[in-house]
This record gives sequence, C-alpha cells and structure tokens, in this order.
Amino acid sequence: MENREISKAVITRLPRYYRYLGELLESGVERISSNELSTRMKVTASQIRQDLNNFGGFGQQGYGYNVKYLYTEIGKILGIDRQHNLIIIGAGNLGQAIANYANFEKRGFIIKGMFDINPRLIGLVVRGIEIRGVDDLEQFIKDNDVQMAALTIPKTKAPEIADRLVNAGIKAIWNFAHVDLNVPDDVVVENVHLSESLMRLSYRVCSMQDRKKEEERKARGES
Amino acid sequence: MENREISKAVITRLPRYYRYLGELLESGVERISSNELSTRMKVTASQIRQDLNNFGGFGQQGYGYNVKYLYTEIGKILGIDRQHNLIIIGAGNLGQAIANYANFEKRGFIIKGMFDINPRLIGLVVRGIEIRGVDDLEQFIKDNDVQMAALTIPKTKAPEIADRLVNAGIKAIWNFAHVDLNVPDDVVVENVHLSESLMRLSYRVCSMQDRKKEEERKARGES
DNA sequence: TAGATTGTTAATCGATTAACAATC
DNA sequence: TAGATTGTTAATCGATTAACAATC
Repeated sequence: MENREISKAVITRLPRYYRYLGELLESGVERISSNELSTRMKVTASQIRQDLNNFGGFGQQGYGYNVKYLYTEIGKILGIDRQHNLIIIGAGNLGQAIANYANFEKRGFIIKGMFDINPRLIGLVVRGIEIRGVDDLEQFIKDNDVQMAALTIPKTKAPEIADRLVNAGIKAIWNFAHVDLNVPDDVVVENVHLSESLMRLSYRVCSMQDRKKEEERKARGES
Repeated sequence: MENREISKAVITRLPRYYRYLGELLESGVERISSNELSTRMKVTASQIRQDLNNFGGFGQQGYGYNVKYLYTEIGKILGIDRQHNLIIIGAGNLGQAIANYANFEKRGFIIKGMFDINPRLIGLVVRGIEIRGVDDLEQFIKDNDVQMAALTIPKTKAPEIADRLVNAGIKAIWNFAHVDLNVPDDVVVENVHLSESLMRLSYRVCSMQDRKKEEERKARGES
C-alpha cells in the first residue's frame, strides 16, 4: 500500500469539518451535500470533496454525505476514537484552563497528571488532579502510559523539560511556551504561540485602519 | 500608491521572525544574513528575503540585515509600536492566563478591563484589574477607547457578545470560543481554537504511530 | 577592487478551483 | 429513468525555491 502524505493544509481543516458536522448532528441534520456544507463553512464545495477524498469516499452520488457517518469517520482519522493519556506541565492559569476544559476528556484526552516547578503549587488539587513536582516526571510517565504532554511553562524552562519528556518516551508535545522545541523526528510538536497570534491580530487591525484612511483620502479627491 | 495585498502565509511568519530577531538582539548579535537566519529558523533564505521584501528593502548587499533595525521595522509592520487597548471577556482560567501574561503589555497591548457573566467573579481583582459585569460593556468600551477584545467565554455566549462588541465599535476580536463568529468586513477576528489544535496533534501522533507500524511490518518481510 | 549578500526575476512546486464523467 | 451529487481529472492560481544581476 502506498503511503500518500496528506498535506498540512488538509489536516488543519479537518477539525473544523468535525466541528461543523458535530453541530449539524446536534441539530438533527441527517445528510448534507458538499454544496450546502460549503455555504455554511464558507469554503468551496470542491475543496471539501478533495479534502475528504484524501481519506476515502465517504459520500454517495446523488445523496451527499451522511452526517453521523462522516462525523464518526473524521473522528477516527483524527484519532479521537482512541485514548490519549496526557499530562500538563505548568499548573498556572493556562495549565489549569486546559485541565478544566471538560470537552477534552469527551474526546479521548485523559489528563493523568499535572506538574509544576513552583513548590507552592505542589500538592494542590485541580479538578481532582494533584499537582506534583517535576522530580516524579519520568517515573509517572512510565507508570501511567503517558504519550502526550502539554507544556504551559515559561520559555526558559521549556527546552530542558522537553528533553526530559522525550527521553521518558513522550510522543507528542502540545507546546504553549514561546520557543521552538528541538525534538527527534518521531516526536510531534504542536505549537500554540499566543503572542504570535496576538501580533497577527495587531497586524490585521492596523492594516485595516490604514486601508480605511487610504479610502477616505481617495474619497476626498486624489492626493 | 498601489495597495499590494500581503499573503496570509507571510503574515503568519512575521511574528516568528520578530521572535528570533528579539532573541538575537538579546544575545548581542548585531547583524545577520538571510542565510544564517535560515539555518537557525529552518526555513529557506530565499523565503526570508521574499517575505521581508514585501515590506521594503531592510538589508544591505554584502552586509546582511542589521538585527536591531530589522527588529524595530518588523515591530512597526506588526503594529507593536502602537498602543492597543484591550478588554478580556470571560474571567475564567483562560482569561486570567491572558491577563497575567506580562509580556503583552510590553508590546503595546494594554488590558483596560475584564468582564464576566458569572456574578461570583464580578468584583474580584486580577492583576490590578477589577472584573465587571457585562452590563457595563458598551459604556466601558466608549469611555476607555477600547479597540480589541479577547473572547474567553463558552461558545454558547460568544456570538451574542461578539455582536455587542461590534456594535460598541470594537475593531478586533481575539476569539478563543469554539465557534466561528459572524462580523462585518471591517472587524478582524483571530481565532485560537485550542480543541482543533489538540486534534491536529492527535492526528499527527496517530499517523506517526501508523507509519512506524508499517515500517516494522516491512522490516519483518513484506506482508 | 573582490567578496558577500541582498533584491528581484524566473522556474518549480503544490494547493485550490473548475469541470465533468461516473453512479447512486 | 431523470436528477442530484459525488469522486476524480484537468486547469488555474498562488506560494516557494532557485538563480543571478545589482550593489554595498
């Protein structure tokens, strides 16, 4: 069997399809055509069909897609049908926000533990999860079959902890620290760089302002 | 003057350049060539030069780029030299995490206020900022010249609040709710869909597992 | 001046969109 | 069967990379 590499752009869109299908499912819609979905999601129908056909033919000519079936299948593709054991390193507000987000557990992400360096936090309990010191890290990962770690610690500590996680056998890092991590090829890192996201917003709001001023100037007669 | 539209891909990369240049600056590096930067950032030198030249010629032949100058210029492009007045709607862990992230203020993002619907949170003070009820929203936005809002509330409440923000004159929404917002063309929305980010991580770790199993199978003789 | 490195044009690559035959 | 809509091939569009002349 040929190993068709799926493009990054497709993978980025997949969870959004999943979200929309979930909403359709909740509102009792049974079937949907690529065309109607395209209107709702503001993407082209062609793109939807192309994206889905990377993974197989989920639809039926003349009918469209069965919402429940497609929802389930995309869930499988995303690995949401499997269980992922997760730890959170960094029990500050961001770490706690993740721990408190109940929906994650619904989708197979089980938070096995929380860790922090700050001794004042160690021993506290968040959502039934005790905050531990990082000394226990390696042993805990082995004992609890942990594959994923969310890194919500300052950038100065992140590379060192990332190395320890990798050595302890972690396969995926959800990185919120403002630094790029160096990991082996078989460990995946998903970055959430909030400050970069905010800068993009800043860029866009500024260029929107500039454009408006430009238009106003033109409206008042060419400059 | 022609209004060259900058591609989204370029804007996505810009904050990352900014981060690397900031680190170089801190470590005392004065000048850098696109080639050396490309090695550090793991992108092509060609891409760096193309990206920068969307905004003007910041380098010098035979020399490279002056780190401090380029850092400042990218800051200007991103609008970080200007002041952005920000409010946070939703004073849960995520809202508090944002409020507590000091670096934002360093880059011109001033948190003017926090709001919540939960009466038990109203009146509490986070980082010197009092949490208010959403009744005050419109008045507060006008009084404090607020242009940006971070939405860290559940998806059920988000569309309604977004409408109110838009009507009150907000120009940019940093949306953490798991829903796509409908806003006029001149309002910009930057989405941070954490659950989608986690699903991408899940996809990637699963497909990595599959690939490994495939390889193992091949290594044990073709199946 | 010679060497280095940019700015920019041209070539390549990949992703998106359009079109349509296949088929439910 | 006729109509609808997919799956898939072909055409277009845009983004990335390569190459090199300009220039510090």
